[in-house]
Amino acid sequence: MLRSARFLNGFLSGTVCSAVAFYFYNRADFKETSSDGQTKIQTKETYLSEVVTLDLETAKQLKGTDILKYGTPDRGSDARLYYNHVLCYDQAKKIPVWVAELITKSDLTGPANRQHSKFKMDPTLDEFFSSHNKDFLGSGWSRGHMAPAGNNKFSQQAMDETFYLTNIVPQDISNNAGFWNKLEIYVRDLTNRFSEVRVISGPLTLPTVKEGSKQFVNYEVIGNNSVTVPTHLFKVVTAENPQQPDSPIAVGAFIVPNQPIQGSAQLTQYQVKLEDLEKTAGVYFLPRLPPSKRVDLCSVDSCQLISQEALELYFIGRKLENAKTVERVDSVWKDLERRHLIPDDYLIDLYKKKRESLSTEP
DNA sequence: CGGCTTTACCGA
DNA sequence: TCGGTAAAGCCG
Repeated sequence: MLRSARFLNGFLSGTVCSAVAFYFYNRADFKETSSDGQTKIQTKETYLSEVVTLDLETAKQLKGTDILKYGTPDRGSDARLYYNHVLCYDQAKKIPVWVAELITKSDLTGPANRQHSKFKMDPTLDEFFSSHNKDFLGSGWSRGHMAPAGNNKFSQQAMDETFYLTNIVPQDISNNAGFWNKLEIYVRDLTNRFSEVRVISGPLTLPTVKEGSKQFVNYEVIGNNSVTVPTHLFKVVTAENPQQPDSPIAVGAFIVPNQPIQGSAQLTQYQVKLEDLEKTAGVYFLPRLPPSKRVDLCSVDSCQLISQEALELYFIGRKLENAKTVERVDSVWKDLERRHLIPDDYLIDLYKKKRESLSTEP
């Protein structure tokens, strides 16, 4: 449904007010299931009914003047829809607020190839508020996907859309290729044990500088468009098997510093309580999922990232597959030996076959 | 898988 | 000759 409904962008932005009321209503709804008292619920519902009826027309009549004569100040759509992701974009910071995906196993295989994709401005975003490729080039920061290209192997169009700069944040390149890459691989691997995996990813600018008891937010901006360099990145992961009735929803929240991270680091080091992330991000990430239905992801699954050695062996496998000369194959293999990596039988076989085909073919 | 840099090429 | 794009090559 969402995947072919890009035209709904305009529709959504036109109904933001009712969407807000809708979320309020649902939050009040499951407060009921928590330990909150009845009085508080009534108060919230009373407040809600006022919010719902106070539309712009009513407000205009009460006030007698048209405050918003020249339009409602526009900070952009709450949800921009693409073939395989949904995002909220921050027109001030020039990076997304959050990017949501649903990943199933079938998404992870197919003909799409990132070599055919290019980073470019989102054609559905006003260029006035967009980051540009020039802002990143030479800045020292890489262009990091929030919705990863690798989650869209099933469709070149879906993959191409993840290269829109609305989905990109300035990211430390070592973090991007290393720890963050491992996290993305782990999330993909969840589809082997859960039929539906949902991920919400995004940037944070957290207070880092302290003088005495005072806290300050301090972050770099790059390029002519002053694109925000986030201090941290977050992921909220939900994993479930909805075909099993009444099965719990596994939920994990993680905050990762936007800097190089040691190869031996564990994912659980960066796990946080979802509520803590929500408070600092200013976002309810799962407003329709009652806390009573949640279980800790890292309690029902391993949250074990692949090892640094396994990751580097994987890189070497990809390089061997892409090699176009015998010299390149030998160079890659020599690098493996120099780093004392232990190839498995598959990799050894790949090396032999690749070397043979390249030395006889041309 | 995640990226960047270099080279080749082309039209103004 | 410059600036932009595409393809190839490289690295973690």
